Amino acid sequence: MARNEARRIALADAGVAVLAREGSRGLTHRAVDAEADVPTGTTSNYFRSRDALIQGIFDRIGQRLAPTEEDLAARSGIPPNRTLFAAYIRDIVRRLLENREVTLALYELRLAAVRQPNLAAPLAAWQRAGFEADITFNEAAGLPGGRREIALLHYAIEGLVFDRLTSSIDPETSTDEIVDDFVSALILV
Amino acid sequence: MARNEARRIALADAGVAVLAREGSRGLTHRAVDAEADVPTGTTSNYFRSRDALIQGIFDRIGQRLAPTEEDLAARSGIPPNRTLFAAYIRDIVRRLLENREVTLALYELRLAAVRQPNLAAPLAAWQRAGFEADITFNEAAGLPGGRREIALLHYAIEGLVFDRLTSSIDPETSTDEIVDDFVSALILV
DNA sequence: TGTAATCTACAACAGGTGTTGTGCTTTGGC
DNA sequence: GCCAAAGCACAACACCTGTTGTAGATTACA
Repeated sequence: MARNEARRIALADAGVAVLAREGSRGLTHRAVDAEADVPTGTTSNYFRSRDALIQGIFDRIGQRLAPTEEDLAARSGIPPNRTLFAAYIRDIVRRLLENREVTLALYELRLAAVRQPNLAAPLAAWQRAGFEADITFNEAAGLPGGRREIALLHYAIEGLVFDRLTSSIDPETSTDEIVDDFVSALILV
Repeated sequence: MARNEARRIALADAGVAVLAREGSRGLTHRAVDAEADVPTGTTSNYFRSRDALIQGIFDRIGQRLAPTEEDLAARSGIPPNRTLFAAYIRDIVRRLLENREVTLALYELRLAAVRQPNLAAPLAAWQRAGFEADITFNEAAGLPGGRREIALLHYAIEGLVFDRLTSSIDPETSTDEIVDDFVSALILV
C-alpha cells in the first residue's frame, strides 16, 4: 500500500503555514496537527522527528516555488528584450511577496539551516541550482549580464524581499520601481 | 540601589550568543543562564518574561552595532571621495560578517518581529534611524546618490550579508569585490 | 555599625513538547 | 468475502519551558 502522499503534502503545507505564522519556535507536531485539522499525533506519524518535519516542509517549499509549465513556456518564449526581462523579474518579486507564507517560511528555514547541516546541504544545492538556471536562461535569451551580474541581482532582490516582508525602511516607494532600478543598474549596463 | 547593569548586559550578550547559535527556538531563560554561566533562574530574575528577554537582547544589539566614537570621527573626516566611500561600505560589511553572532541574532529578531508587534515598532524605528543617518552622511559628504540610491544599496548589502551568513550561492567571489560592484553600479553613476 | 532595600539563588508549578508504542480501522489484491 | 499490510487515532512517557514565590546574602548609606 502506497503511502498516503496527499495527506503528507497537506501536512507539509500546514507546516509551511505554521512556520510562517508562528516561526521556528511555534513549529511543533501538535501545531501542525491543529493547522491541518487532523487528530493529534498524525504529524508525528508522518514525520517521525522534528528534523524530518522540517525536511518535509523544505521539500514542499521546493515544489511550491518551482517554476510551473507556463513559467517555463513563457521563459522560452521571451525574446531577448530588455523591457520584458525587467517585467519578468518584477513578476518573480511579486510572486514572492504574494506567497508571503512560503517566502517567510523559506527565510526561517535558511536561518535554521545555519545550525542544521543535514538541512543546509539540500538547501544550498537547491539555491545553487536555481542560480545556475537563471544564468543559463539569461545567456540563452541573449541578454547582457553574466554570472557576476546575475549574482548581484540575486543578492539585491533577496534583500529587497526580506525588507518588504519584515519591517521595511522605505515602504512608500513602489516595489516595481525598485526592481526596475536594480535591473537597469545591475544588468542592463 | 541601582540595578546590577553589568550583569544585565552580560545576560543580554549571552542571549545574543544563544540566539545566534540555537535560533529563536533555543532561546530560553535557562539556556541564557547556562551561556552566561550563572545559576539557573538568574535570567528569569532580570528578564521577567520571554518577551522582556527578547527586548533586552534587541536593546543590546542596538548598542553593539551603534557606530563608535572613532567611526563617527572617521565619518566626519571623510572627504567626498568615491574610493573612500566604497572602502567605507566595505568596512561596514566586513564588520557585519565578523560580528556573525550579532548579525545573525538580528536576522532572527527581524523574523520574530513579524509576529510580535511590540518588538516590531522599536526595530522598525531603529532601522529607519540608521537609514536616515546614512542619507544625511552621504549628503554631507557631497557624494552622489540620494535617498533612492542609498535605499537600493541598503537592500543589496542586506541581501549579500544574509547570503554570506547562511548558505551562499557563490562563496568563491570575494565579498569586497561584490561590494565594490554594488557601490559603483548603484551609487557612483 | 545598624538597617532597610535590593540582589541572588533556588525550588516549585502547571503546561507544553518530542517521541514511541499499541491496538483498531481501512485498504487492495486474491 | 478474506486477509495481510498499511494507515490511523490515541495514550503514555520523560523531559523542557515560562513563570512565580521566597528565604537568605549583599549592599549602600545614615
